Amino acid sequence: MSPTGSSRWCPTPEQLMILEEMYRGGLRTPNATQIQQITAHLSYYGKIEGKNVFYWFQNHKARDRQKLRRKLSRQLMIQQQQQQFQQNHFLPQFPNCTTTPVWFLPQGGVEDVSRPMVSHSWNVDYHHPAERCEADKSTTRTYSRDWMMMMDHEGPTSPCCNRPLKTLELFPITATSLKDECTTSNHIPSSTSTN
Amino acid sequence: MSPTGSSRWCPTPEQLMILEEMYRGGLRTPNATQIQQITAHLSYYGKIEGKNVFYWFQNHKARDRQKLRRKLSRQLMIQQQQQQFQQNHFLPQFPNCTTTPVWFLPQGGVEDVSRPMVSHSWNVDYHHPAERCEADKSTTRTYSRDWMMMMDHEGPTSPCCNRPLKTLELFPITATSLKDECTTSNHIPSSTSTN
DNA sequence: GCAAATTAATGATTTATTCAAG
DNA sequence: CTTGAATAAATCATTAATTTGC
Repeated sequence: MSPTGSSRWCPTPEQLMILEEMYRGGLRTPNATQIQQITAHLSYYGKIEGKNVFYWFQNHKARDRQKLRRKLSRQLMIQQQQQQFQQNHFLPQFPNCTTTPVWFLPQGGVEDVSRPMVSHSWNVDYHHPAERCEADKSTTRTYSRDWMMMMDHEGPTSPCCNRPLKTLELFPITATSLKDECTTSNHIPSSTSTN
Repeated sequence: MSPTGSSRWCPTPEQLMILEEMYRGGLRTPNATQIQQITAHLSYYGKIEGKNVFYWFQNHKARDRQKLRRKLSRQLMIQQQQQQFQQNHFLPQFPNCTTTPVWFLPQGGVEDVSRPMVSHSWNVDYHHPAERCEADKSTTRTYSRDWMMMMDHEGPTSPCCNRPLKTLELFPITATSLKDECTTSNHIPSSTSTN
């Protein structure tokens, strides 16, 4: 809407290059600190926010996986077709095979390409998926405890609603029952109270 | 690990009550501003962060849907069984019905319970899913442009690493190819270049 | 009664899917 | 068609209920 800033982030070539380099280097899910640092660094090359970095890694990882999946499934298709061809070629007598095999794409397991750690000195200590199994065995998942919150809920140049977010005096909350469980009870009048 | 603070947020009864009231009132996906306000208000009753509010609504909504889905599917099962019974009762002669109907759970469409807006004065202008179709037709989804970023990447009492997050001087980025697409090229030697 | 063991709820993350801008 | 943005679904992990043997 605002003519000066486009509605979504458009990465500059340098930013993209750096992001891709870091991705190639093995970074997949940067934590908030890393995101901040990356954002700070990339902001030198153009306007950028933390959420852009966050989303970029999310999307890049997802689409990488998806690309891989697609390739693998295509491969599988070809393989299956060849098998089927051979089957039809060798056993052409049994018409009861369904002829429409369901193509199960490999759901998980295509995670890490395992490029063995390119030597760029982005040395914030992120853990590789491989080495994530050792170290502190008790807290396996502490590496991403952190989290994020950010906002730009309107254009940056909206001078209205400039009050400093005081704790409003509302919340009447005249609830009478603390634990009422029948939140969804007005929808299913079925008398089968097996639950 | 740290005995003083448990690793995850444990809502106090008041906090829970307020959250549930707001949920019952129709709030499903608060934006960042709302989350901040809610957090500010709820922090009066105990320790809480924005991400807790965010997660609470996410989870509550999802599990509500899931509960509904489960109820509906059970209902459907019973219904289908009755139908099947009737079919078997009235047409007991045709053995070619498959006898194993696939139970399609209703994937989407069970979104909003459409309680018609309870009158509690939490009047931050959030849009209902119903009225989300009108207003500014061009930007249908602007109502949640905002986003979040927050962090607590270690315990609050860790005095080490207290540097103020300067932009480090690393990022050598000796990338030679800007667009190299062959990130995943070493996996699929298949020769069918249909894409 | 009361801990250890199991199970159910639910807070927190990650992954998949969808929408829309360019 | 690519990809940034956003949401929904699935999953992981921890805390509370509860069961169970004593």
